[in-house]
Formats: sequence, structure tokens, C-alpha cells
Amino acid sequence: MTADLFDDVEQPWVEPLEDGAQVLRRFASARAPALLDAIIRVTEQAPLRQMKTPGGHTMSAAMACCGTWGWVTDRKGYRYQQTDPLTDKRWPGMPEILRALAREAAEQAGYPDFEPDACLINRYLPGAKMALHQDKDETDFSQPIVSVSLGSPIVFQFGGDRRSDRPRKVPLEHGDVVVWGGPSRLRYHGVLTLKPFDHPLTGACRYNLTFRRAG
DNA sequence: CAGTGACG
DNA sequence: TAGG
Repeated sequence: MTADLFDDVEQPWVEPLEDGAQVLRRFASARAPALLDAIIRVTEQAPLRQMKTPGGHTMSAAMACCGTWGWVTDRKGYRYQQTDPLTDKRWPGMPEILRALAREAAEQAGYPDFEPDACLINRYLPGAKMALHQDKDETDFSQPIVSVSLGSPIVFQFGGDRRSDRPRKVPLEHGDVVVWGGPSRLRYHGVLTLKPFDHPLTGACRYNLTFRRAG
């Protein structure tokens, strides 16, 4: 009596995107319940919050961080810092299950030396989106970005090195991991508005984990 | 400094 | 209406 007669676990597969960029389809699916448990634990210590941009607008995605460095934005600007502005305490440590997933995904994508020191947790509710932007507040662009999707599906946009470059639309679903680095490390990217979708593990919500070497 | 957002 |  084998478990896989009952468990219907989809095997991951790889989808090349661009030079240095890949989608690892369903790479995180089998571990998703444990990843979500870890997200809950982190956000009990560092609550999800909607940050303000320097221009004074409120971001539609709610964010929290774990690891040595956390990304924050407020009227003063965008930056990484070692403390949570809500509590002035250090960010929660990066749970091992998150670190391990990020390292395995990076290795699979051709980045064997990835040592993330920052994990940004983004929670999207229906209506939330993220405009095209570059991840460029890090100090080390030799390391890739690893982005994990959990819960409701969304359309990811993967653009060029200039905002005006027309982005590719990449539908992402639960368990998909996008890795980009090397020549594509500074690509503009974002997501379209999240549509209502009832996911068995997360309800109407989508979590995105992004891992970086920030410091 | 701020376009990771708002507007027509 | 929603996205370019």
C-alpha cells in the first residue's frame, strides 16, 4: 500500500524564461503546507503591514520580513534594515524550511552558491497588485532572486532592463518558483491585479516569498 | 530621489 | 472593464 496511490503530487518541471531566468513549475508544492506554517510563525512576530512609498501612497500588498535584513519603504525611501520599524527589534530569523527551499531552487536554476540573508513575505488579497519595478536595493547583484508563489494564481510580468520594455506575461500558480539572476538580475518585474480565487490551502489569498542576498 | 502607485 |  503506497502513499502515492492516494497522494496526487505533481512532479516539478522547468520552464526557461530568459538568459539566467527560469520558472520551476510546482517546485514548492509538496512543501507548501509547511511553508505556510512557517509564514504564520514569522508573521506572528513581525506582522504583515501595508507600507507607504516615498510618494505617500499605500502599497496594496501587505509585507513582512524575516532573516538578517528586511526591505522597508516609507516617506524616507526604500532600504534594507536589520530591525522592524514597527517594533525596533530584529526581524524574525529565516525558518530553515524557507532557507532550504530557496537554496534548492537556486541550485536547480544554476546558482549553487546562493546564501539568502533576506526573505520578504508579500500577501496579496483580491485587488492587490505590484507595479513593474527592479530589485536594486541589494548590495550583491551576483546572487539571484528566488520568488515563491503560494495560494491563488496570478499573472507575473517579466520585463527588460528598462521600464518601457514590454514585459512577458507569465501565469504563476501554487508552488511555482521563479529564479532570475546573472544577465537578468535587474529585470523589471511585477504582478497584475489578483483576481478572487478560492484556494484550498490559503483561501482567497496569495503569498509570495522573495529571497535575496541583501547585505 | 522614489513609478513596489495613481490616473484617464 | 481592465490593462497598457
